[in-house]
Amino acid sequence: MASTSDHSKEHSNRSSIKKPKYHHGDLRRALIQAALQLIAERGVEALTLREVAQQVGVSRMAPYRHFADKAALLAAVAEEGFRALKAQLLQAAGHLEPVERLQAIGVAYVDYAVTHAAHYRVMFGTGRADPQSFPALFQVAAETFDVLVQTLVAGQQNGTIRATEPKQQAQMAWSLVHGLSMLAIDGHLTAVGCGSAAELAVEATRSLAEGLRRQDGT
Amino acid sequence: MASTSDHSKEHSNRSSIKKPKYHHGDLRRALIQAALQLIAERGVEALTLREVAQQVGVSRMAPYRHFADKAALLAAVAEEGFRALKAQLLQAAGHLEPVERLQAIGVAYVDYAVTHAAHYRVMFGTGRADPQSFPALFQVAAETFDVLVQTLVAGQQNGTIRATEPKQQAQMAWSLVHGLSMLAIDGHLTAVGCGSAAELAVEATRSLAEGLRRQDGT
DNA sequence: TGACCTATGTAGACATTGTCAACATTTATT
DNA sequence: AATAAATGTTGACAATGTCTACATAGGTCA
Repeated sequence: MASTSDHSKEHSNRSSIKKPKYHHGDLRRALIQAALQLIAERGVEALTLREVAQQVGVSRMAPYRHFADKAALLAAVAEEGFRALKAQLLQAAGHLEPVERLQAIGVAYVDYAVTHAAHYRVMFGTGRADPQSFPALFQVAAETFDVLVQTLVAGQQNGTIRATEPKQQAQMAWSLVHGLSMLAIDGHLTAVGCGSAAELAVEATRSLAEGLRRQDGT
Repeated sequence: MASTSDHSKEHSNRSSIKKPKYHHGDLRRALIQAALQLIAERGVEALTLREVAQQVGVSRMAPYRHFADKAALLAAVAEEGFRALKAQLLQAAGHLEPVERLQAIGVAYVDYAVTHAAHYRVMFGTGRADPQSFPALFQVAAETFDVLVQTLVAGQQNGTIRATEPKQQAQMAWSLVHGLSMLAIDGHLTAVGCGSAAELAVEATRSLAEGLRRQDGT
């Protein structure tokens, strides 16, 4: 079967038909994608390194050439998630004014979390590990957080948002949407049966924005 | 070696020196306690059913007489955590007026979470499981949530809290403190270096209470 | 071109772990 | 006292993460 693979290396990752070469080409990316799919299907708990490898079509030890261990792969998956989340937040922000942008970001955040529930769980499931272990992960998480901070700073410069420490405001806002997302994912909100997570997100971010909005006094 | 254990059964659980009896007495409780300790020491990920059994001094299959599987034990641990949390919230509530009580509850909540970080993680780590599997867990979680709701209802009757749907208000409040707790536990807040979780909790609950407080308009 | 080095992928082996079955012992019930 | 129901034990097994040693591909340089 090696006779048909002579002219296959003209481009390594542009051909749509994958040939079983000894060297995969971009195994790292493929592993992350496969892990992501399996996690979405059956949750993180059920994720198996061996199955990820099999899904990609490599032997069970191949992933270890790209990730130190299972935790490292999960960290990479989480990293990927933060990148996507950050992108979605930036897109939602659009050209809105700070206060409206804040609300839009909040709703988009919760939307991302509940839409990619399993993935979102991974993003915050690796958290107990020391930040030193996965600097890239905490880096992109910080960047995502920064989207919030920047919006608040803009609002303060704009004069539409209360002039207290913006980082602290951002931490509160983040706490609100993160908590809302987690509770929604875990089914702790539906149990009370009051409204969908999306509706609550709209309401919560409205309330938050109102609280942060500059009023006559300060 | 069985010759020395004749008169050992005078009382089963009141003696301070444990004798290796065939029947443990209250194995279920002991298993939960041991699991709790091990989790606090090395995290949930590192928890092993076999080690829990060994810690209690019982064979590896003994726990299965009291818990269907590992997940069931974890659910029991989580349940225990919710009970303790609920108790702490009720104690913090004291005889304060609704608005102050709300703040006190919020701060106590975050305090519990960061103090019992590993345990708190377990409480919300079993969440992806369907509520049907562990009804007692969701029951006590709901009771904990109810402490919040009741406070808000009291505030509405009192006229000190805005008269919107109290459950929704409670969901927002819960989201805030839960998100704050989780981010603090995961080290996502210290990374930004702005203040301790406790300080932020004080600030956040103050802001929340202010937002919910009844104002001239509504 | 061919020798060699490094990156990458593979197969074997092993300790750990959750859990099923079958057996033992203790306690409760008749 | 006899028997059933709880409760605890040991043996076995498949799945999993990961170590070690080996194989192969691609690039470098003489």
